[in-house]
Amino acid sequence: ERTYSTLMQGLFKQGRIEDALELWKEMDSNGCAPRNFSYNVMLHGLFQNGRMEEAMKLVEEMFTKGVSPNAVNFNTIINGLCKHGKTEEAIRLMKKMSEYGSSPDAVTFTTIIDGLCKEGRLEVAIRLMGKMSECGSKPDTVTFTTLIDGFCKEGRLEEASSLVENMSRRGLRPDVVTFTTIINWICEQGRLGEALRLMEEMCGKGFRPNHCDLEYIIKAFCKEGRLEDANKLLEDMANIGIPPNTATFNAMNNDLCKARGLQKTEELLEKMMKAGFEPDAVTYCTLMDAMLKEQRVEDALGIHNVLTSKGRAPAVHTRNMLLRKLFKNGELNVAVEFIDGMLANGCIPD
RNA sequence: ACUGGAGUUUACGAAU
Repeated sequence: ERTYSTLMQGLFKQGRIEDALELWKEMDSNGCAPRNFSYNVMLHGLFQNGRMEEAMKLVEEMFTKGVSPNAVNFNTIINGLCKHGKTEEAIRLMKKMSEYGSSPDAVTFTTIIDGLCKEGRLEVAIRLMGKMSECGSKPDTVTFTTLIDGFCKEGRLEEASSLVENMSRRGLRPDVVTFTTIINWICEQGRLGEALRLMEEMCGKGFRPNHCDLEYIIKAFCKEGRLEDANKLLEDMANIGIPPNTATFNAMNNDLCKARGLQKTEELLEKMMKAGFEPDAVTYCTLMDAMLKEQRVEDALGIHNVLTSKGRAPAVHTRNMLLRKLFKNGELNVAVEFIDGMLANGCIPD
């Protein structure tokens, strides 16, 4: 069972959902009855890959097979619901946990708090944090960081910093994600100098900056047209052992597309591939978007087709981008053809 | 062995 679970987890991570499902069937037919943790791997994988209905079916199956969900299962389901915009359902489920001998823990609460924050329901989120103690739980660094991110994204700076204070009053230390959250938000405000200073402070506390910091700061530099500074930062980061990756390239690339046109981008893309970086979904999305903006619809469609034929069909969002352009240009026949092709390739429209 | 928080691309609207 452990081997199967590990394998399925790996398959889900690579987006190979059908393969994982196959393995799940095989496991069953080999007389290996899945327990909570195997169900959890499946649930998590299905939710992560947007296969909500199948996940919910699996939950029913757990019940009919007499596998009572444990706290981790509940948390996984609650997270799945939240990530699909069903926060209210998630809250209802949390209230039911006690009927099954589990009680909500910090993970449960933080998951729902995150869902509420992402919906902009910050007051409700704060109130929920206040209720954690009733369940014998208490907020941790992750809970606070979730809220800090929520308030930052809504531009509610003072409340965000009072959360930081509240956190340290409780003896909770900020971790690298907390720092990154704040650094990103300071960048967003265009206060780049402060962001860089905070990053140094973070290093001073023994945390290593990571790509979440790097890409955001790069983006901010580019926005201000400070390309040399961006390149300098890339060098500095590489020197402390954080070499650029595909996401870093993407961040630079976006600016190139917008400010300097596609030719430079294509040069950079070539350079990147020569350096051994694989373009990813974001790379292609950026590139296709830029092509569409320059009316190079054929080229964008070409990339789409190549990716699809390689079994790496772009996400719904990217496909919608193309469709929108086709409609805008009045190319209805091409659009219809495109949709047919999508369906034939098993892509589900949203 | 399985669950929660941060980063790079994409819509729309407004203004010009």
